[in-house]
Amino acid sequence: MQSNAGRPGARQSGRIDGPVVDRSALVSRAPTPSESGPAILRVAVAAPLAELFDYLPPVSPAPVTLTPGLRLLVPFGRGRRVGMLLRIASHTEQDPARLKRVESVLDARPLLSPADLRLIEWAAAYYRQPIGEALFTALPARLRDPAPVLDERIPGIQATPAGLTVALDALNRAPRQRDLLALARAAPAGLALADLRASQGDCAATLRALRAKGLIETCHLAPGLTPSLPPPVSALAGPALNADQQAAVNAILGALGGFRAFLLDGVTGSGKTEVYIRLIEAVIAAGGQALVVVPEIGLTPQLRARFIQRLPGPVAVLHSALNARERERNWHRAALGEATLVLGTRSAVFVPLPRLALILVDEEHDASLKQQEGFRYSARDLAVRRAQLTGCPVVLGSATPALETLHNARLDRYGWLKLPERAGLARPPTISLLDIRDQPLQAGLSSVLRADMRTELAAGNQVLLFLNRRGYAPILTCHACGWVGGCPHCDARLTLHLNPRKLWCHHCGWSQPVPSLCPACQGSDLRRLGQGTERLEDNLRPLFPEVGIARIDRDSTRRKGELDRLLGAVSRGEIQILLGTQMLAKGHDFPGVTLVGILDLDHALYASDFRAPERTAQLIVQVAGRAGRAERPGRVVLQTRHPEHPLLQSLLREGYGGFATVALGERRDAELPPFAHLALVRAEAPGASEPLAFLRAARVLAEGLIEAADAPGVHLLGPIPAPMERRAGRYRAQLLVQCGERSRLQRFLAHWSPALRGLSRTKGLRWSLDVDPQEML
DNA sequence: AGCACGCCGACT
DNA sequence: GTCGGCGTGCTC
Repeated sequence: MQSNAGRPGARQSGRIDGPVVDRSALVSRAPTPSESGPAILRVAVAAPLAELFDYLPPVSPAPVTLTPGLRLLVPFGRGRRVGMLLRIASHTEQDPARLKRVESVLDARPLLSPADLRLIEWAAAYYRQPIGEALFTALPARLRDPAPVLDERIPGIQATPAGLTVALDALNRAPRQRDLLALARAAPAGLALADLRASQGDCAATLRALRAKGLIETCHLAPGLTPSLPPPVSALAGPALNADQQAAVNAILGALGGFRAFLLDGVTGSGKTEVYIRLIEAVIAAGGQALVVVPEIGLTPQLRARFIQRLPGPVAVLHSALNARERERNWHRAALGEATLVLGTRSAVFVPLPRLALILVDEEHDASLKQQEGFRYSARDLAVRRAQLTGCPVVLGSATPALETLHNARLDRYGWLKLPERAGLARPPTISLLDIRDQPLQAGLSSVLRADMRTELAAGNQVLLFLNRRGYAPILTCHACGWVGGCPHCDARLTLHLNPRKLWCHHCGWSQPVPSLCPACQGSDLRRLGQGTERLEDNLRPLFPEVGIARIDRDSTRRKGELDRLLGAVSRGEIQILLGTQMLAKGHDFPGVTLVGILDLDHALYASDFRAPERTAQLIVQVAGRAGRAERPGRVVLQTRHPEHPLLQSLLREGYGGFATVALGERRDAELPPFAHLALVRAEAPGASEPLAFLRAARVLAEGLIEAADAPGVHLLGPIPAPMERRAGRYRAQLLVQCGERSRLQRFLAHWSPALRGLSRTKGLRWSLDVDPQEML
């Protein structure tokens, strides 16, 4: 057999790359008890396979005790793969003669603790994901290859003997050098450079000067030994907490040391972040670690800045924009107990934390906490599960909690901590409906809204206009023959964009030049119907010629730094009218804005997804929350042709809580989450009939299994074509599974999902199973 | 997922 | 006559 039959994608790094042992030698060589004992190593292999694979221990004496959580290099098929040791057993179900031997142990110590493994195994089972895939999506990507972990030594500085004895006063002319030397002297084991940078800012020049004088030297710190630094020099004193904030802090601190879930239900501006900071301070002071999960790190720059500014310990940030090395470095700092705070997106929920004492999930309602492909887990739900397994509190924070979370709070499963007041004296924005039926519109604005805008602008205030539609016009049509620009690959219209000028499909990314004549009849009267943000901006300029206008959407902020530039111009008051899509609803505050106009959400009121009303209400409240900070109250005007719509009425009269009551009532009647639990099988193929045929077979399979799985009450709905049947050239369909009881649904899925894998598939057909789906598209 | 083995069309 | 299509099955 050829000896270097490594898998092509696997990097062959010298240290671990031995020749593949001849297979016949492996098979013929019976393990003797003295060299391997009875031990069978049960290994999760980095492949989409649900089962564990059994191996014999490596021939050479293992450099470490074989412990679950170690990565192993194992012969697999005719190549070799990275796997993770999960269990050590004394028996195997396999023919013992077929067992192969582990080639090598890749790590000096387990990368994941038994508790970490338990969470990942639980998640793999719950979301029906092969264990190997789940494990290796939880690890930094580089560790999927047989690469050794990065050098764990931490670069730092240390005072030299001269530095320890010199009189500090001698440096009074160089106060920064003096202060840094004092810090170094206080830490005889050394200071990590990363911590120094985080707490003192950029001090490279000062360190160079100290090193030139022979007072400090560089060194390496062993993990686990870096002392925490005093609070940063720039630390701001925290503002005093109001009574609600204090009560929330007290309730959560009182729960430390055991599992309890809390909903921190705080309107925008009520000071949730300050509550988070106080909690983390307390956890760090007690020697623990805190984990904060956020939807998208790019949207929470303020949160991150405030954490780093206020909290002493090293903060490890984890998100997709980091390069692989930084990511792994931060992951190790968390895993080794170095970082006292981890702030990250979805996958951070799996990061090992030996002293984990508190988990926070900010914007817990946000759909991006649920991974939408591959391993479709909910970081929020796993955070709760992890807190349960760890025995620590978890706090779900939002101004617009998910209905599932509110339901849990109402049932008293979660502690419900309310922060109804805005910090300071600011009042919440008032929302009013503006009936635009039969109203003449200019630039999509009714005369009432235009007058309101003029009043605010004249008073020196800023105005925000929200229009959730990018581009110039959503439809280009021929007035003569009725041709409409459609996407050749999707069941969708092409959106007209003028900058850059093209017809663009927002669903698959396809684009084409804008025709000057009708492609169907060669007519010249092509008309642009409807209004997107580009057109709104164009139409506003003549209406408000003296006024600075900025558009914020994915197109206008594509260039790096452009978003920050626009936001800077807004905060400096150079912009008076700010318009854009839902990018405006997330993360950024506009204290100078006193009027928010919501131009057209009517289409969302009648969307097919059962979560559309919830998402719409959240969007409205989140947009409203951007306005009217400080002493100037904000006002929200919502233009609509459906002023009587129950969603709008309940939101208007009783706020988000009132809306939630109505919406939960509807969910109960319709037997939808949180009153029932769902799983969705999606299938897609180049032809329209194949996905439906596959799902019909899946349904037949399911009907036969419901009894075998002892899962009465599991209902199947469909298959039906997806709401947009054709997308990116593929036809899509779905089959919904519904059950009133989560454990029954799970029992059913445990039988069904392995059986689904055995169904025959036509060529080009892809399918996936989504447990607790968020989007029904 | 890879990567083999295995049985039917157009080619050096 | 072969090279090669992707259907099917296996990986301890």
